[in-house]
Amino acid sequence: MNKPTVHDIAKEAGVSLATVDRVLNARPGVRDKTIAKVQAAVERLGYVRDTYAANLARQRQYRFAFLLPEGPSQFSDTLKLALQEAYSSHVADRTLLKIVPVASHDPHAIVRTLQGLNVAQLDGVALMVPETPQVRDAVARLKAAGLAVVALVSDLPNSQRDHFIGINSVAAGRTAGLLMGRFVKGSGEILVVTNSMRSRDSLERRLGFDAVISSDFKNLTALPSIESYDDPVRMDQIVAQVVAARPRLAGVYSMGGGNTTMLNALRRSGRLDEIAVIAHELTPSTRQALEANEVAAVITQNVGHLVRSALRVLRNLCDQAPIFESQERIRIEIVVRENLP
Amino acid sequence: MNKPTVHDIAKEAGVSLATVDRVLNARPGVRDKTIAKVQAAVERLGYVRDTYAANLARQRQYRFAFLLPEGPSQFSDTLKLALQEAYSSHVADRTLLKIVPVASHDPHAIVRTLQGLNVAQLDGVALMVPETPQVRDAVARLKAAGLAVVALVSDLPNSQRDHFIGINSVAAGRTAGLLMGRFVKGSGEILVVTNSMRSRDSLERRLGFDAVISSDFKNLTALPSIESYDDPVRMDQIVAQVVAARPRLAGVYSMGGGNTTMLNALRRSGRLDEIAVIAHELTPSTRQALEANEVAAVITQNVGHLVRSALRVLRNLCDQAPIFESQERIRIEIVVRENLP
DNA sequence: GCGTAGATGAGGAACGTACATCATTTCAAG
DNA sequence: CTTGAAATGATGTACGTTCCTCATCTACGC
Repeated sequence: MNKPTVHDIAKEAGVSLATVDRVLNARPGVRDKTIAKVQAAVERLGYVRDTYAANLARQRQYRFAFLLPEGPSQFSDTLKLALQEAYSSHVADRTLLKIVPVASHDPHAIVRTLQGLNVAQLDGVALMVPETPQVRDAVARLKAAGLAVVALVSDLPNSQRDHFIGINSVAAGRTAGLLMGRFVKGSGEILVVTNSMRSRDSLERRLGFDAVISSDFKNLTALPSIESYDDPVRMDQIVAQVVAARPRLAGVYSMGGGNTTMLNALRRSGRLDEIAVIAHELTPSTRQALEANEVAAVITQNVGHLVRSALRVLRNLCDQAPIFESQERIRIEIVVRENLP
Repeated sequence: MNKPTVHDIAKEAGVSLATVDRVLNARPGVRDKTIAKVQAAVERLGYVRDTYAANLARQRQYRFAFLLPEGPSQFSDTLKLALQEAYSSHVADRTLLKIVPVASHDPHAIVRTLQGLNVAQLDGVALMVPETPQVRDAVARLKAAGLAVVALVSDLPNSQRDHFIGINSVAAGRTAGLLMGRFVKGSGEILVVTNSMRSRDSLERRLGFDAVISSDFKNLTALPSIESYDDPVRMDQIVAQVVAARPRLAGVYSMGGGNTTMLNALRRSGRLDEIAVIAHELTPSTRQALEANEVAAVITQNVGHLVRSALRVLRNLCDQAPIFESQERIRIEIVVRENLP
């Protein structure tokens, strides 16, 4: 048998096509009893709406905005690239994408950008911004305007966002901790660096990292986090100082960006071969360092999956269609020299 | 501007809709000059055919068969599950799936099953079978019948298959080797077990594993591969014997199935905590062993991606549409206790 | 029994594409 | 200049769905 159509449903339920349509699209003017009849027919025949025919008929256009951190960052560059690629493939059929750069370090700028969005011309928004009370309010405003809102990479758990597309930062930190413990032979100290501990991601990664190190690897001591505040000069100094001052340094865990600078400082120290480095996000510089055996492992998320998942979820949210969680779960990927994609 | 349609192309090229249609669908009866005119218009307007409208119009049905190993195997069970899931999601729209179990250890049975396929009722086939000359011939026959053929999990490189969906076994073995080298402290011996070294996968994994161990980890000695021939009793004996006979055993690399039995034997030995175990494929038993800290790492491929990729590639092959390599590349995933999905 | 509002039916146009049919034009060979 | 085949145009129907209009039916209160 072929797949049932709305016509089959009409016949099966003993009603007209128009009524089936009214029920399926939740339009008013149908008695409860009739609704039930139609739904029963849908159940019996196992009808599933042909989304593509439907979108064709209703001339559906999905209009999405992606708010991504502006400025030079290898991670957001790869993200944008993946977005372009998804856009040019059929993955983004009937979809209009707008990439909005946002000064993510400045909470006021974020809110200004969010408020500057023309909600009337949008169906959904993906946000990669740190969570602040103002951002939460802005998300509430987007939701009130009827938009689908997803948090990308970095969650906004206390906002009204519909969905989070990204990895669990605590688990990512725990993974880094486990690998660090397994990689370092003997005992020693671990330097932990990041841009800023004010970001939820860094906090959670640190939390997970420490939990595993302190419970499973008592031979290791994780030093207090040092922040670079996105300043390459500062990052360079931190790393150089710590390496010089701590002969027992056995590992470096880099929770945020600035890996190029961090690695250069380590290279200069001449101790790179005795220090296990674990970093986040696969970018040109971490990739190169993996290939050169300078970085032991990179914890990353597949940006291709990330953007495709964001697009699928946004579309399903707009259609009020169910979301296949198992397909949308972004994995915490471990990349070493030999499984570089 | 909205996306251009065939009508726009007709107008732009100064020809009729019928001619555009003839060109786009490579139907005969169009002069080369006219073909060029139409193609130029397509280029200029950036026209891309709306696959869904096209499939709707032509009542396209994709009919695929998946030949998967029969019999009790945790891996093919999860594969079947993923296939069911993909089928019930919109991923498999307009697709009819048939799962054909095949006695994969018996080359003659494989060929019989392959020849038993009704090629007239199929548009594509995904094969998870070991490569033999007879299989190569059977693939040639499928191709001659005009079917799309993809190899799944295990490649058939010397056959006429259109595509391989799976991971590079040599790289997977190298990854296992690198992790083993990083995980084992000090020196020692590594037991390598598999079902059968006659399978290409095992051979290649071993190749990659040895290459990394011998070049980067001279402190380790990888023992000759031992085969279980899919026999749990034999597997149990192998592991028990080796563990008892070799006090310097520091790791076990399990390249194939039978992990439940292998792990039980190791548990009985009481030496599990001093032996680093690396296995392939995330299944209920390897997952449980990861959680219990008995297995250090599992090298796996995401079966969800695997089947979705197979479906996409088969469909694109049928439509003669280009394949997005970056989306279809299956990653070699490393799973440890902390990044279990 | 009437009026009315609400429920339902009947039918059609549209979305972008495929494909069939038949009519018309083009162009080169005779 | 005719002939005929090849090339092209014009037009219509179909796919499954949405959405619109208009007509009819039903049930209810009066």
